[in-house]
Amino acid sequence: MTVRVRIAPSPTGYLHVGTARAALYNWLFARGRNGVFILRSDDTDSERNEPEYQDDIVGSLRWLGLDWDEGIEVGGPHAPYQQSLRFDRYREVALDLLGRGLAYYSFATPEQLDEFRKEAQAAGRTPAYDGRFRVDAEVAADRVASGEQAPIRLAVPRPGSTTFNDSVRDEVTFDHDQVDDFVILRSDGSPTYHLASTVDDVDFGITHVMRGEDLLSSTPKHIILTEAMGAKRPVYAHLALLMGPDGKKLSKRHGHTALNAYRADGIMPEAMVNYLALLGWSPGEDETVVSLEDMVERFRLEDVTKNATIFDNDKLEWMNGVYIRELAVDDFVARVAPLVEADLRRGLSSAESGQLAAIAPHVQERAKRLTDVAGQVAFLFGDVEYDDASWEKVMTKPEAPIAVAAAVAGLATLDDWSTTGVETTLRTMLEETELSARKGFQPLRVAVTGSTVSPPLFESIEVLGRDVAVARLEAAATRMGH
RNA sequence: GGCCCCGUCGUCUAGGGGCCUAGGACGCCGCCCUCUCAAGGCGGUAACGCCGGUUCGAAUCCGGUCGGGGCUACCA
Repeated sequence: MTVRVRIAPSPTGYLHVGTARAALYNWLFARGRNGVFILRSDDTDSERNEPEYQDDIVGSLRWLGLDWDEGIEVGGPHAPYQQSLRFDRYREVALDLLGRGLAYYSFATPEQLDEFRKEAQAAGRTPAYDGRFRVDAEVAADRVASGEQAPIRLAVPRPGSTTFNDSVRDEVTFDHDQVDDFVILRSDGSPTYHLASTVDDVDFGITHVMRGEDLLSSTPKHIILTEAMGAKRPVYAHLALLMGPDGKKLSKRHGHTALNAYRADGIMPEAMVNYLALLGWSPGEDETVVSLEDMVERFRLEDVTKNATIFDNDKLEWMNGVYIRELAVDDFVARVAPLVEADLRRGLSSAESGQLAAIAPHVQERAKRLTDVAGQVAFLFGDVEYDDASWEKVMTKPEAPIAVAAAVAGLATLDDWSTTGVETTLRTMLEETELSARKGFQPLRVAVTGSTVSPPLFESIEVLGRDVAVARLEAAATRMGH
Protein backbone atom coordinates (compact mmCIF):
# COMPACT_ATOMS: atom_id res chain seq x y z
CA MET A 1 0.00 0.00 0.00
CA THR A 2 1.41 3.35 -0.89
CA VAL A 3 2.08 5.78 1.87
CA ARG A 4 -0.17 8.84 1.84
CA VAL A 5 0.47 11.63 4.30
CA ARG A 6 -0.73 15.17 4.62
CA ILE A 7 -0.19 18.45 6.31
CA ALA A 8 -3.35 20.40 6.99
CA PRO A 9 -2.80 23.93 8.22
CA SER A 10 -5.62 26.30 9.00
CA PRO A 11 -5.28 29.60 7.18
CA THR A 12 -5.88 31.53 10.36
CA GLY A 13 -2.31 32.74 10.66
CA TYR A 14 1.08 32.67 8.97
CA LEU A 15 2.78 29.30 8.65
CA HIS A 16 4.04 28.51 12.15
CA VAL A 17 7.51 27.01 12.55
CA GLY A 18 5.96 24.06 14.36
CA THR A 19 3.68 23.40 11.42
CA ALA A 20 6.64 23.78 9.11
CA ARG A 21 8.49 21.13 11.07
CA ALA A 22 5.50 18.79 10.95
CA ALA A 23 5.26 19.42 7.21
CA LEU A 24 8.93 18.59 6.82
CA TYR A 25 8.62 15.32 8.74
CA ASN A 26 5.62 14.30 6.66
CA TRP A 27 7.46 15.23 3.50
CA LEU A 28 10.61 13.33 4.50
CA PHE A 29 8.53 10.31 5.38
CA ALA A 30 6.68 10.35 2.06
CA ARG A 31 9.76 11.00 -0.05
CA GLY A 32 11.69 8.22 1.60
CA ARG A 33 8.99 5.67 0.85
CA ASN A 34 7.73 6.59 -2.57
CA GLY A 35 4.72 8.03 -0.87
CA VAL A 36 2.34 10.84 -1.62
CA PHE A 37 2.50 14.12 0.26
CA ILE A 38 -0.69 16.18 0.35
CA LEU A 39 -1.34 19.80 1.26
CA ARG A 40 -4.85 20.32 2.51
CA SER A 41 -6.45 23.47 3.80
CA ASP A 42 -8.38 23.04 7.01
CA ASP A 43 -10.37 26.21 6.55
CA THR A 44 -13.56 25.42 8.41
CA ASP A 45 -13.24 28.50 10.57
CA SER A 46 -14.70 31.10 8.21
CA GLU A 47 -14.43 33.78 10.88
CA ARG A 48 -10.67 33.68 11.10
CA ASN A 49 -9.59 32.58 7.64
CA GLU A 50 -7.65 35.02 5.47
CA PRO A 51 -6.49 34.54 1.88
CA GLU A 52 -3.26 36.25 2.89
CA TYR A 53 -2.52 33.42 5.28
CA GLN A 54 -3.27 30.78 2.69
CA ASP A 55 -0.77 32.44 0.34
CA ASP A 56 1.80 32.62 3.08
CA ILE A 57 1.42 28.93 3.89
CA VAL A 58 1.84 27.89 0.28
CA GLY A 59 4.70 30.30 -0.29
CA SER A 60 6.55 29.36 2.87
CA LEU A 61 6.32 25.66 2.16
CA ARG A 62 7.67 26.22 -1.34
CA TRP A 63 10.43 28.42 0.02
CA LEU A 64 11.51 25.54 2.24
CA GLY A 65 11.69 23.39 -0.84
CA LEU A 66 8.81 21.12 0.11
CA ASP A 67 6.66 20.11 -2.81
CA TRP A 68 3.36 18.27 -2.64
CA ASP A 69 1.83 15.74 -5.00
CA GLU A 70 -1.78 16.55 -4.34
CA GLY A 71 -3.54 19.46 -2.75
CA ILE A 72 -3.84 23.19 -2.78
CA GLU A 73 -2.86 24.75 -6.10
CA VAL A 74 -1.82 21.42 -7.62
CA GLY A 75 -5.11 19.54 -7.47
CA GLY A 76 -5.36 15.77 -7.57
CA PRO A 77 -7.83 12.90 -7.65
CA HIS A 78 -9.59 14.00 -4.47
CA ALA A 79 -9.92 17.69 -5.28
CA PRO A 80 -10.90 20.03 -3.86
CA TYR A 81 -8.39 19.85 -1.01
CA GLN A 82 -10.12 22.62 0.80
CA GLN A 83 -12.55 21.89 3.57
CA SER A 84 -14.71 24.95 3.01
CA LEU A 85 -15.66 23.42 -0.33
CA ARG A 86 -16.61 20.05 1.12
CA PHE A 87 -19.28 20.94 3.65
CA ASP A 88 -21.89 18.86 1.82
CA ARG A 89 -19.75 15.79 2.20
CA TYR A 90 -19.30 16.31 5.94
CA ARG A 91 -23.02 16.83 6.34
CA GLU A 92 -23.62 13.64 4.42
CA VAL A 93 -21.37 11.68 6.76
CA ALA A 94 -22.93 13.23 9.85
CA LEU A 95 -26.43 12.37 8.62
CA ASP A 96 -25.37 8.85 7.76
CA LEU A 97 -23.99 8.35 11.25
CA LEU A 98 -27.20 9.81 12.62
CA GLY A 99 -29.26 7.39 10.55
CA ARG A 100 -27.31 4.48 11.87
CA GLY A 101 -27.74 5.60 15.46
CA LEU A 102 -24.04 6.31 15.88
CA ALA A 103 -24.71 10.00 16.29
CA TYR A 104 -27.62 12.05 17.59
CA TYR A 105 -29.18 15.48 17.69
CA SER A 106 -28.26 17.05 20.99
CA PHE A 107 -30.62 19.34 22.83
CA ALA A 108 -28.51 19.76 25.91
CA THR A 109 -28.31 23.44 26.67
CA PRO A 110 -25.03 25.20 27.27
CA GLU A 111 -26.18 25.80 30.84
CA GLN A 112 -26.84 22.10 31.40
CA LEU A 113 -23.47 21.18 29.95
CA ASP A 114 -21.75 23.82 31.96
CA GLU A 115 -23.33 22.67 35.16
CA PHE A 116 -22.52 19.06 34.40
CA ARG A 117 -18.87 19.91 33.85
CA LYS A 118 -18.62 21.98 36.98
CA GLU A 119 -20.14 19.25 39.10
CA ALA A 120 -17.92 16.61 37.59
CA GLN A 121 -14.85 18.67 38.21
CA ALA A 122 -15.86 19.50 41.75
CA ALA A 123 -16.37 15.82 42.44
CA GLY A 124 -12.96 14.98 41.01
CA ARG A 125 -14.48 13.20 38.06
CA THR A 126 -13.70 13.78 34.44
CA PRO A 127 -15.72 16.62 32.88
CA ALA A 128 -16.26 14.84 29.57
CA TYR A 129 -19.91 14.96 28.51
CA ASP A 130 -21.36 11.44 28.51
CA GLY A 131 -24.60 12.08 26.62
CA ARG A 132 -26.87 11.93 29.64
CA PHE A 133 -29.26 14.56 28.25
CA ARG A 134 -29.76 12.68 25.02
CA VAL A 135 -33.41 12.31 24.02
CA ASP A 136 -35.18 9.58 22.08
CA ALA A 137 -34.47 9.48 18.38
CA GLU A 138 -38.14 10.02 17.49
CA VAL A 139 -38.49 12.95 19.85
CA ALA A 140 -35.33 14.42 18.42
CA ALA A 141 -36.54 13.95 14.88
CA ASP A 142 -39.83 15.69 15.70
CA ARG A 143 -38.10 18.64 17.30
CA VAL A 144 -35.82 19.05 14.33
CA ALA A 145 -38.74 18.64 11.93
CA SER A 146 -40.57 21.42 13.70
CA GLY A 147 -37.66 23.72 13.01
CA GLU A 148 -35.55 23.45 16.14
CA GLN A 149 -31.83 23.73 15.52
CA ALA A 150 -29.48 21.30 17.19
CA PRO A 151 -25.90 20.12 16.78
CA ILE A 152 -25.15 16.50 16.05
CA ARG A 153 -22.96 14.69 18.55
CA LEU A 154 -21.18 11.41 18.15
CA ALA A 155 -22.41 8.68 20.47
CA VAL A 156 -19.17 7.49 21.98
CA PRO A 157 -19.48 3.80 22.92
CA ARG A 158 -19.75 3.46 26.70
CA PRO A 159 -18.29 1.76 28.49
CA GLY A 160 -15.26 1.37 26.33
CA SER A 161 -11.76 2.47 25.61
CA THR A 162 -9.55 3.16 22.64
CA THR A 163 -5.99 1.99 22.41
CA PHE A 164 -3.68 2.88 19.60
CA ASN A 165 -0.08 2.40 18.79
CA ASP A 166 1.54 5.75 18.27
CA SER A 167 4.68 5.50 16.18
CA VAL A 168 6.60 7.86 18.35
CA ARG A 169 4.96 7.22 21.69
CA ASP A 170 4.13 3.53 21.58
CA GLU A 171 0.88 2.34 23.09
CA VAL A 172 -1.59 4.91 24.35
CA THR A 173 -4.99 4.17 25.87
CA PHE A 174 -7.92 6.45 26.60
CA ASP A 175 -10.91 5.30 28.56
CA HIS A 176 -14.07 6.48 26.86
CA ASP A 177 -15.25 8.26 29.94
CA GLN A 178 -12.47 10.70 29.17
CA VAL A 179 -13.95 11.27 25.74
CA ASP A 180 -17.07 13.32 25.44
CA ASP A 181 -19.91 12.95 23.01
CA PHE A 182 -18.36 15.65 20.91
CA VAL A 183 -20.16 17.78 18.36
CA ILE A 184 -19.49 16.74 14.79
CA LEU A 185 -21.96 19.04 13.06
CA ARG A 186 -22.87 22.41 14.50
CA SER A 187 -26.47 23.54 14.67
CA ASP A 188 -25.80 25.84 11.71
CA GLY A 189 -24.86 22.80 9.68
CA SER A 190 -21.11 23.44 9.60
CA PRO A 191 -18.68 20.66 10.48
CA THR A 192 -16.32 20.77 13.42
CA TYR A 193 -12.61 20.21 13.04
CA HIS A 194 -12.86 16.62 14.24
CA LEU A 195 -15.42 15.67 11.63
CA ALA A 196 -13.91 17.50 8.68
CA SER A 197 -10.42 16.35 9.45
CA THR A 198 -11.22 12.68 9.85
CA VAL A 199 -13.63 12.55 6.91
CA ASP A 200 -10.86 14.00 4.76
CA ASP A 201 -8.29 11.60 6.12
CA VAL A 202 -10.62 8.72 5.29
CA ASP A 203 -11.67 10.05 1.88
CA PHE A 204 -8.15 10.93 0.83
CA GLY A 205 -6.81 7.55 1.90
CA ILE A 206 -4.36 8.94 4.43
CA THR A 207 -2.22 6.12 5.81
CA HIS A 208 -0.14 7.97 8.39
CA VAL A 209 -1.19 10.94 10.44
CA MET A 210 1.83 12.87 11.72
CA ARG A 211 0.85 15.92 13.71
CA GLY A 212 1.41 17.88 16.87
CA GLU A 213 1.04 16.37 20.28
CA ASP A 214 -1.72 18.84 21.05
CA LEU A 215 -3.97 16.48 19.11
CA LEU A 216 -2.97 13.36 21.02
CA SER A 217 -5.97 13.43 23.30
CA SER A 218 -8.28 14.04 20.35
CA THR A 219 -7.06 10.90 18.65
CA PRO A 220 -9.62 8.56 20.23
CA LYS A 221 -12.33 10.79 18.80
CA HIS A 222 -10.83 10.50 15.38
CA ILE A 223 -10.43 6.76 15.66
CA ILE A 224 -14.01 6.24 16.81
CA LEU A 225 -15.21 8.40 13.94
CA THR A 226 -13.01 6.68 11.40
CA GLU A 227 -14.21 3.27 12.41
CA ALA A 228 -17.81 4.45 12.55
CA MET A 229 -17.33 5.36 8.91
CA GLY A 230 -16.26 1.81 8.30
CA ALA A 231 -12.71 2.76 7.46
CA LYS A 232 -9.40 1.44 8.67
CA ARG A 233 -7.57 3.72 11.06
CA PRO A 234 -4.33 5.30 9.92
CA VAL A 235 -1.06 5.02 11.78
CA TYR A 236 -0.69 7.93 14.17
CA ALA A 237 2.50 9.70 15.15
CA HIS A 238 2.36 12.62 17.51
CA LEU A 239 5.21 15.07 17.42
CA ALA A 240 6.22 16.88 20.57
CA LEU A 241 5.54 20.57 20.60
CA LEU A 242 8.07 23.31 20.01
CA MET A 243 8.87 25.41 23.06
CA GLY A 244 10.36 28.82 23.66
CA PRO A 245 13.57 29.33 25.67
CA ASP A 246 11.54 29.44 28.87
CA GLY A 247 10.08 25.99 28.25
CA LYS A 248 6.63 27.28 27.43
CA LYS A 249 4.88 26.62 24.18
CA LEU A 250 6.54 28.64 21.47
CA SER A 251 4.65 31.88 21.04
CA LYS A 252 5.02 35.40 19.77
CA ARG A 253 6.66 36.68 22.91
CA HIS A 254 9.63 34.36 22.33
CA GLY A 255 10.39 36.02 19.03
CA HIS A 256 9.33 34.71 15.70
CA THR A 257 6.75 31.99 15.33
CA ALA A 258 6.07 32.67 11.67
CA LEU A 259 8.39 30.98 9.27
CA ASN A 260 8.38 33.99 6.96
CA ALA A 261 10.09 36.04 9.66
CA TYR A 262 13.15 33.82 9.46
CA ARG A 263 13.24 34.26 5.73
CA ALA A 264 13.04 38.02 6.17
CA ASP A 265 15.90 37.80 8.66
CA GLY A 266 18.25 36.24 6.17
CA ILE A 267 17.97 32.60 7.13
CA MET A 268 18.55 30.28 4.19
CA PRO A 269 15.85 27.70 3.51
CA GLU A 270 18.43 24.92 3.41
CA ALA A 271 19.63 25.85 6.88
CA MET A 272 16.10 26.12 8.20
CA VAL A 273 15.25 22.65 6.90
CA ASN A 274 18.37 21.15 8.39
CA TYR A 275 17.77 22.82 11.73
CA LEU A 276 14.11 21.89 11.86
CA ALA A 277 14.83 18.30 10.89
CA LEU A 278 17.24 17.89 13.78
CA LEU A 279 14.85 19.53 16.21
CA GLY A 280 13.30 16.34 17.44
CA TRP A 281 14.84 13.84 15.10
CA SER A 282 18.29 12.38 15.01
CA PRO A 283 19.90 10.42 12.19
CA GLY A 284 21.47 8.34 14.93
CA GLU A 285 25.06 9.32 14.45
CA ASP A 286 27.03 12.33 15.57
CA GLU A 287 25.97 14.48 12.68
CA THR A 288 24.53 17.94 12.62
CA VAL A 289 24.89 19.07 9.05
CA VAL A 290 22.86 16.63 7.00
CA SER A 291 21.96 16.84 3.35
CA LEU A 292 18.35 16.61 2.27
CA GLU A 293 19.05 13.38 0.42
CA ASP A 294 20.48 11.83 3.57
CA MET A 295 17.49 12.96 5.57
CA VAL A 296 15.07 11.44 3.10
CA GLU A 297 16.98 8.21 3.14
CA ARG A 298 17.35 7.95 6.89
CA PHE A 299 14.21 9.48 8.31
CA ARG A 300 12.25 7.04 10.46
CA LEU A 301 9.36 7.74 12.80
CA GLU A 302 10.98 5.57 15.44
CA ASP A 303 13.87 8.00 15.62
CA VAL A 304 11.70 10.98 16.39
CA THR A 305 12.06 12.02 20.02
CA LYS A 306 9.19 12.22 22.43
CA ASN A 307 10.64 15.20 24.26
CA ALA A 308 9.32 18.66 23.80
CA THR A 309 12.04 20.69 22.14
CA ILE A 310 13.18 24.21 22.67
CA PHE A 311 13.78 26.32 19.62
CA ASP A 312 17.34 27.63 19.80
CA ASN A 313 18.01 30.68 17.67
CA ASP A 314 21.75 30.57 18.32
CA LYS A 315 22.09 27.15 16.81
CA LEU A 316 19.93 28.08 13.84
CA GLU A 317 22.12 31.08 13.25
CA TRP A 318 25.28 29.01 13.48
CA MET A 319 23.88 26.51 11.04
CA ASN A 320 22.87 29.30 8.69
CA GLY A 321 26.48 30.48 8.76
CA VAL A 322 27.62 27.00 7.81
CA TYR A 323 25.27 26.98 4.83
CA ILE A 324 26.26 30.46 3.77
CA ARG A 325 29.91 29.45 3.73
CA GLU A 326 29.10 26.36 1.70
CA LEU A 327 27.57 28.45 -1.08
CA ALA A 328 29.47 28.91 -4.33
CA VAL A 329 30.50 32.56 -4.45
CA ASP A 330 28.31 33.45 -7.41
CA ASP A 331 25.33 31.81 -5.76
CA PHE A 332 26.08 33.79 -2.63
CA VAL A 333 26.24 37.01 -4.65
CA ALA A 334 22.98 36.20 -6.38
CA ARG A 335 21.20 35.69 -3.08
CA VAL A 336 22.66 38.74 -1.46
CA ALA A 337 22.56 41.32 -4.27
CA PRO A 338 18.81 41.98 -3.96
CA LEU A 339 19.23 42.51 -0.23
CA VAL A 340 22.05 44.97 -0.79
CA GLU A 341 19.96 46.85 -3.35
CA ALA A 342 17.01 46.91 -0.99
CA ASP A 343 19.24 48.34 1.70
CA LEU A 344 20.57 50.95 -0.69
CA ARG A 345 17.10 51.62 -2.05
CA ARG A 346 18.50 51.62 -5.55
CA GLY A 347 19.92 49.22 -8.08
CA LEU A 348 23.59 48.39 -8.37
CA SER A 349 25.44 49.57 -11.46
CA SER A 350 27.44 46.96 -13.29
CA ALA A 351 30.63 48.40 -11.86
CA GLU A 352 29.17 48.14 -8.41
CA SER A 353 28.04 44.58 -9.04
CA GLY A 354 31.65 43.87 -9.88
CA GLN A 355 32.72 45.37 -6.59
CA LEU A 356 30.19 43.29 -4.73
CA ALA A 357 31.41 40.16 -6.44
CA ALA A 358 35.00 41.08 -5.61
CA ILE A 359 34.38 41.58 -1.92
CA ALA A 360 31.89 38.71 -1.68
CA PRO A 361 34.30 35.91 -0.71
CA HIS A 362 35.48 38.00 2.20
CA VAL A 363 32.07 38.85 3.60
CA GLN A 364 30.67 35.40 2.90
CA GLU A 365 32.72 33.83 5.64
CA ARG A 366 31.74 36.58 8.04
CA ALA A 367 27.97 36.42 7.62
CA LYS A 368 25.60 34.54 9.84
CA ARG A 369 22.53 35.79 8.05
CA LEU A 370 22.19 36.91 4.47
CA THR A 371 20.89 40.19 5.79
CA ASP A 372 24.23 40.86 7.53
CA VAL A 373 25.90 41.50 4.22
CA ALA A 374 24.32 44.80 3.24
CA GLY A 375 25.79 46.51 6.27
CA GLN A 376 29.20 44.97 5.71
CA VAL A 377 29.51 46.23 2.14
CA ALA A 378 27.68 49.54 2.49
CA PHE A 379 30.98 51.44 2.61
CA LEU A 380 31.58 50.52 -1.01
CA PHE A 381 28.41 52.07 -2.35
CA GLY A 382 27.98 55.40 -0.65
CA ASP A 383 29.75 58.01 1.41
CA VAL A 384 31.59 56.84 4.48
CA GLU A 385 29.60 57.11 7.62
CA TYR A 386 31.91 57.22 10.57
CA ASP A 387 30.82 55.19 13.50
CA ASP A 388 31.23 57.50 16.49
CA ALA A 389 32.60 54.89 18.85
CA SER A 390 35.08 53.70 16.24
CA TRP A 391 36.27 57.18 15.51
CA GLU A 392 36.65 57.99 19.17
CA LYS A 393 38.53 54.80 19.86
CA VAL A 394 41.01 54.99 17.00
CA MET A 395 41.22 58.36 15.32
CA THR A 396 41.94 60.37 18.43
CA LYS A 397 45.13 58.42 19.05
CA PRO A 398 48.45 60.14 18.19
CA GLU A 399 49.44 57.46 15.66
CA ALA A 400 46.27 57.89 13.60
CA PRO A 401 47.27 60.97 11.57
CA ILE A 402 50.74 59.54 11.04
CA ALA A 403 49.41 56.28 9.66
CA VAL A 404 46.84 57.97 7.46
CA ALA A 405 49.33 60.44 6.00
CA ALA A 406 51.82 57.69 5.25
CA ALA A 407 49.14 55.58 3.62
CA VAL A 408 48.04 58.43 1.39
CA ALA A 409 51.59 58.96 0.28
CA GLY A 410 52.12 55.32 -0.50
CA LEU A 411 48.80 54.55 -2.19
CA ALA A 412 48.59 57.70 -4.30
CA THR A 413 51.59 56.62 -6.31
CA LEU A 414 51.10 52.86 -6.26
CA ASP A 415 51.45 51.29 -9.71
CA ASP A 416 50.35 47.77 -8.96
CA TRP A 417 46.78 48.27 -7.71
CA SER A 418 46.05 44.79 -6.42
CA THR A 419 45.58 43.13 -3.07
CA THR A 420 49.26 42.34 -2.82
CA GLY A 421 50.26 45.72 -4.17
CA VAL A 422 48.17 47.46 -1.52
CA GLU A 423 49.43 45.14 1.17
CA THR A 424 53.08 45.64 0.26
CA THR A 425 52.66 49.39 0.23
CA LEU A 426 50.93 49.48 3.58
CA ARG A 427 53.40 47.13 5.22
CA THR A 428 56.22 49.34 3.99
CA MET A 429 54.35 52.25 5.52
CA LEU A 430 54.27 50.32 8.76
CA GLU A 431 58.06 49.93 8.80
CA GLU A 432 58.61 53.57 7.99
CA THR A 433 56.33 54.78 10.73
CA GLU A 434 57.43 52.06 13.16
CA LEU A 435 53.86 51.25 14.01
CA SER A 436 52.51 47.84 14.82
CA ALA A 437 50.08 46.35 12.34
CA ARG A 438 47.29 46.84 14.81
CA LYS A 439 48.03 50.47 15.52
CA GLY A 440 48.89 51.34 11.96
CA PHE A 441 46.02 49.64 10.18
CA GLN A 442 43.04 50.42 12.38
CA PRO A 443 43.07 54.15 11.53
CA LEU A 444 43.11 53.26 7.85
CA ARG A 445 40.17 50.92 8.35
CA VAL A 446 38.14 53.58 10.09
CA ALA A 447 39.07 56.17 7.47
CA VAL A 448 38.10 53.93 4.60
CA THR A 449 35.12 51.97 5.95
CA GLY A 450 33.99 54.16 8.83
CA SER A 451 34.28 51.40 11.38
CA THR A 452 36.76 49.34 13.35
CA VAL A 453 35.02 46.26 12.05
CA SER A 454 35.11 45.59 8.34
CA PRO A 455 36.10 43.11 5.68
CA PRO A 456 39.88 42.65 5.37
CA LEU A 457 41.62 45.98 4.88
CA PHE A 458 43.72 45.39 1.75
CA GLU A 459 40.85 43.88 -0.15
CA SER A 460 38.53 46.64 0.99
CA ILE A 461 40.92 49.31 -0.25
CA GLU A 462 41.54 47.48 -3.48
CA VAL A 463 37.86 47.05 -4.27
CA LEU A 464 37.12 50.63 -3.34
CA GLY A 465 39.60 51.84 -5.93
CA ARG A 466 42.47 54.25 -5.65
CA ASP A 467 40.56 57.50 -6.09
CA VAL A 468 37.95 56.81 -3.50
CA ALA A 469 40.34 55.21 -1.05
CA VAL A 470 42.81 58.07 -1.17
CA ALA A 471 40.03 60.64 -0.99
CA ARG A 472 38.65 58.99 2.11
CA LEU A 473 42.05 58.91 3.76
CA GLU A 474 42.50 62.58 3.03
CA ALA A 475 39.06 63.41 4.27
CA ALA A 476 39.80 61.58 7.50
CA ALA A 477 43.07 63.49 7.87
CA THR A 478 41.20 66.73 7.47
CA ARG A 479 38.59 65.68 9.96
CA MET A 480 41.33 64.89 12.46
CA GLY A 481 42.58 68.40 12.01
CA HIS A 482 45.65 67.69 9.89
C1' G B 1 -9.42 19.20 39.35
C1' G B 2 -9.51 14.89 35.70
C1' C B 3 -7.04 12.32 31.77
C1' C B 4 -2.82 11.81 28.60
C1' C B 5 2.36 12.69 27.19
C1' C B 6 7.43 13.73 28.59
C1' G B 7 12.04 14.00 31.95
C1' U B 8 20.60 12.76 29.79
C1' C B 9 25.18 19.07 29.90
C1' G B 10 22.00 26.05 29.67
C1' U B 11 20.00 24.12 24.51
C1' C B 12 19.45 20.04 20.43
C1' U B 13 20.79 15.10 21.08
C1' A B 14 23.73 9.78 21.15
C1' G B 15 22.77 5.86 24.40
C1' G B 16 18.01 0.48 24.90
C1' G B 17 21.70 -3.75 31.47
C1' G B 18 28.44 -4.22 31.64
C1' C B 19 31.64 -0.94 25.55
C1' C B 20 29.69 5.27 30.19
C1' U B 21 35.60 7.85 34.57
C1' A B 22 28.16 9.21 29.64
C1' G B 23 29.82 10.69 23.20
C1' G B 24 28.67 14.74 19.45
C1' A B 25 26.71 19.71 18.17
C1' C B 26 25.26 24.93 19.61
C1' G B 27 26.43 28.34 23.45
C1' C B 28 30.07 29.92 26.97
C1' C B 29 35.50 30.29 28.58
C1' G B 30 40.81 29.97 27.32
C1' C B 31 44.84 29.44 23.82
C1' C B 32 46.59 29.53 18.68
C1' C B 33 46.12 31.98 13.92
C1' U B 34 45.58 37.27 12.80
C1' C B 35 45.18 44.16 9.82
C1' U B 36 39.55 44.48 12.78
C1' C B 37 35.56 41.18 13.01
C1' A B 38 34.51 36.53 11.70
C1' A B 39 35.95 31.77 10.00
C1' G B 40 39.36 27.89 11.27
C1' G B 41 42.51 24.82 14.79
C1' C B 42 43.33 23.14 19.84
C1' G B 43 41.74 22.72 24.86
C1' G B 44 38.12 23.46 28.74
C1' U B 45 33.12 24.07 31.24
C1' A B 46 28.72 21.36 31.90
C1' A B 47 23.91 16.33 32.37
C1' C B 48 21.50 10.82 33.52
C1' G B 49 15.31 15.26 38.45
C1' C B 50 14.64 12.53 43.21
C1' C B 51 13.58 7.99 46.21
C1' G B 52 13.01 2.96 46.34
C1' G B 53 13.11 -1.89 43.84
C1' U B 54 14.95 -5.84 40.28
C1' U B 55 20.07 -7.43 39.13
C1' C B 56 26.64 -9.69 40.27
C1' G B 57 25.94 -4.94 37.61
C1' A B 58 21.19 0.36 35.86
C1' A B 59 21.34 6.54 32.36
C1' U B 60 19.23 2.05 30.36
C1' C B 61 14.00 -2.43 33.40
C1' C B 62 9.87 -1.69 37.39
C1' G B 63 7.22 1.34 41.11
C1' G B 64 6.57 5.84 43.45
C1' U B 65 7.49 10.89 43.77
C1' C B 66 8.63 15.61 41.96
C1' G B 67 8.86 18.73 37.78
C1' G B 68 7.39 20.29 32.75
C1' G B 69 3.85 20.06 28.78
C1' G B 70 -0.88 19.00 26.29
C1' C B 71 -6.13 18.33 26.28
C1' U B 72 -10.46 19.20 28.94
C1' A B 73 -15.54 24.38 23.36
C1' C B 74 -21.31 24.12 18.77
C1' C B 75 -11.68 26.79 18.08
C1' A B 76 -8.48 24.32 15.17
